[in-house]
Amino acid sequence: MADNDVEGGLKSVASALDLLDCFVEEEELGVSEVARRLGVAKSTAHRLLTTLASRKLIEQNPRNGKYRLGLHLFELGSLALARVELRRHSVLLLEELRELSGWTVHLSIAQGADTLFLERLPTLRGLQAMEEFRRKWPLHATSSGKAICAYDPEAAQARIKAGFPVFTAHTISNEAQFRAELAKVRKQGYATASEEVMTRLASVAAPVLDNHGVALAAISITGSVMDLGQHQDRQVRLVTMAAKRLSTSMMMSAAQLAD
Amino acid sequence: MADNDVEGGLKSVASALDLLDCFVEEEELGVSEVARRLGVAKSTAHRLLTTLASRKLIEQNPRNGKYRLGLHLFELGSLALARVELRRHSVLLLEELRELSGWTVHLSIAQGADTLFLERLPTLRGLQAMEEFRRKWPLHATSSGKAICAYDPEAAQARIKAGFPVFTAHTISNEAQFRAELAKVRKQGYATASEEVMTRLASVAAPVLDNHGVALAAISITGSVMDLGQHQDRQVRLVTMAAKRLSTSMMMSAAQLAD
DNA sequence: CGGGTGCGTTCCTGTCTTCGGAACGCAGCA
DNA sequence: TGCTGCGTTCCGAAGACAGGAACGCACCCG
Repeated sequence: MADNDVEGGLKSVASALDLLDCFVEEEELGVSEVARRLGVAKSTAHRLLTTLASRKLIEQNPRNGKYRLGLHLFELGSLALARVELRRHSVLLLEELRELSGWTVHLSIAQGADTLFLERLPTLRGLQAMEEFRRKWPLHATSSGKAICAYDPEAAQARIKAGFPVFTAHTISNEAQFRAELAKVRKQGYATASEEVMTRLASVAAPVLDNHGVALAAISITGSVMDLGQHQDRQVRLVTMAAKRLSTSMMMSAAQLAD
Repeated sequence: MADNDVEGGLKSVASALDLLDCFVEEEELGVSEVARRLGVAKSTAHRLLTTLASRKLIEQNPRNGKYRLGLHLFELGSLALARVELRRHSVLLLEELRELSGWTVHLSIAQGADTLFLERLPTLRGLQAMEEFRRKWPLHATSSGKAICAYDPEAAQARIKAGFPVFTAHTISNEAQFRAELAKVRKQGYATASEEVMTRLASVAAPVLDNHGVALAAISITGSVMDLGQHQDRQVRLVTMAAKRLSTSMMMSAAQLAD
């Protein structure tokens, strides 16, 4: 029931896409449940599901007749990712960072008011607790998100507008706190987060900037709070250096394109 | 122009999904080009693209007005993958296999007449040459594909029907050769491929079987042809063992579900 | 057993969505 | 300056699509 119609959009296609989004929260849904969520008749939901299933964007579980996301989405999604320029420039660099830091490495961008993790190179030390890895978190809850917001007013504004849901006792929970944190990040040149999204987890992030000084992305490393204390200086140095290298690498390729 | 209409399907939604598939082959396409490929009017293509873009399944490049796959596809695709049961049971096991074998590890399933790589744990030794990693290859060209076909007549049939495109001098190129190879795989219990999709690359694969002895997936490792000669026996043993372990793990969870 | 309730699926009919064609403004090019 | 391609917008006619009702099927519970 959101803004179901964009100017010049197709209603049935829009419904089909909204239908896909229903499966973000729920792993499996039946026809009736989907119809309820979309606010359409059961027959309509059934038609949509059938069509999506014919292209494998949705698959039907023969066990119980319910539907779930299809693997063709995985195929298309992998392509979308593989074609992101940031990723192309960063793979080796991130691998090196994992090696040196010993922590789990992330590459992330802002997507609306959220942090979207594009890449994740896990290590056992960083993996713990994060078993069910989520690709999307609110920008204010992750070190990556804070690093991006500090250098991208648009992203920061989007998060302010969307509010500040709380995950742990340490999560940023209001605008004033958020703005203060961003100022601190700008002063330091990097962002940290300790148990802000999950207890026992700590992370350090640095922004990847374009030639206007606006954040394109962030590189972060995640480990346990206990490990952070001992090696903080070194970890910060590693992350900032990696982000700087990626920044210049992106700028050089942008300059080439401009020719 | 394929089977654009499924029984009970929505035409405009089907077009939208076919539109997405246009971007499998091409990274960027303009409105006119898309219209040409779909066989629809330019205005129709524009409407479809606008609607898809409103949900970020498609993104427009502000540089040149052309369109490309959007990152929301990556989000949905990641979810689809994360929910595949096979994957859940295999992650640790695959990591161990990478450690022990020193080669790049893949988990793959059959999708129509193709091998679809669900998981890939790269190593430097296995990575070389495969820079631009493709998620989908014809079943007859990969060791994984052959391991699956040997224990899944349906997949084998799909490949026979689709024909045998050739990639190198060693690629299987006709049905007789294919059937002979599958017989050999069944006799051995594992499959190999040497320079069948790319020169210098060799791989070993073993099938993951359900309780009827039909292949659900395959586990494979990939390295250079040179390395294979020395350690073949050991590599074969590692892969077969990993696949067996995954098989029993899947069977046990299936048995639980049946209760 | 038998009625009740949920499910996924199917059919039909009226209406509102969607389609193609034509025209626009804008580049780049000769 | 005219040509040709692009992405975008507008419109009216044609027909695809939405909703509602009904079906067959499991399941549950009295």
